[in-house]
Amino acid sequence: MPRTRRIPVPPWRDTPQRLQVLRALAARPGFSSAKLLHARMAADGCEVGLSTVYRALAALVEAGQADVVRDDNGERLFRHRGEEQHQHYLVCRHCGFALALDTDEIETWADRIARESGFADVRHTVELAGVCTECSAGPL
Amino acid sequence: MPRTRRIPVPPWRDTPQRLQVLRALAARPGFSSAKLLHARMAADGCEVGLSTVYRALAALVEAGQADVVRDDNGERLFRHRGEEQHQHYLVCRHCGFALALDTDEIETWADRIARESGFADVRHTVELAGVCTECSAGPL
DNA sequence: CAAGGCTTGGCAATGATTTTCATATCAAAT
DNA sequence: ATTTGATATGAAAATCATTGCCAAGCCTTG
Repeated sequence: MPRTRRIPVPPWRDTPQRLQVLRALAARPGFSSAKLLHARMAADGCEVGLSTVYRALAALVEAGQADVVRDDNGERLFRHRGEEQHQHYLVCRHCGFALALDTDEIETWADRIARESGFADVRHTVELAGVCTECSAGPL
Repeated sequence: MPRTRRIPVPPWRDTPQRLQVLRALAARPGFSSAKLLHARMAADGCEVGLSTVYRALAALVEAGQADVVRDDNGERLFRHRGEEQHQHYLVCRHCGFALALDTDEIETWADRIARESGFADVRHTVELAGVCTECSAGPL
């Protein structure tokens, strides 16, 4: 019983803005930057402050409803997390085509490392990038 | 999403500043931020501009003499790379302490993916980050 | 010595993210 | 319905790591 303790997540009020952010995020297939989401929402006619987008995204991440990674420029990219667990991809450096990978091995490995190291809250990032067959074949 | 890659390396002049940066980096056990290195060098009496520290670190990374990861704040942490090969680490998000990992499994896995996918020039990034035992015990 | 090129370092500029703060909104109590 | 206390919003300002700029310094070669 004493397993349930839900304090960390501060009050949460369902506001139209937060729903908008969630919808915008869910509507995107891959990872998107806050900036991009903000722009896209604006384009769709819903005016939401950039600060609010950031706050909503932070809350979503906190609540485990979104994943976040960093791109090469240190920018944060967010992705809605459905019921599927996180996934890794092999991305084409040239055209952006992404191939979903079977990552059981990696997950198991990462879990073991986390356990054996004694570190807390271990999270991992695995990124594979190459040039897909089409891009390496065709000119351009 | 433009890729960022520049840094002309051709001419490389060994300057005292660059050597200082390299020494400072090599002197640290784990990953360190540019800011920290700069401060530590200053404390050791060698005045080197922050810009120079950044440039030297970029050059070292480019030359494969240093590894770089990102902490939770998007800050870049650098680590000197000795003669050891490509290596992955479990980094403490809080103090930067890094634990070298046995990554045979990952390497094998990545190689297999590269082979099976047909992608060319596949490179990978694996980052594990958590909070080390000391930091999770201490304050915060 | 002179010219040209690589370096340096202080400072301005960037750009993402956060904070501030006055205002708006909600939920429950009155 | 009105008050009240707490939370949310957004525009602008603040932060902060990192990079760009550029005049001045240092080397190397002619």
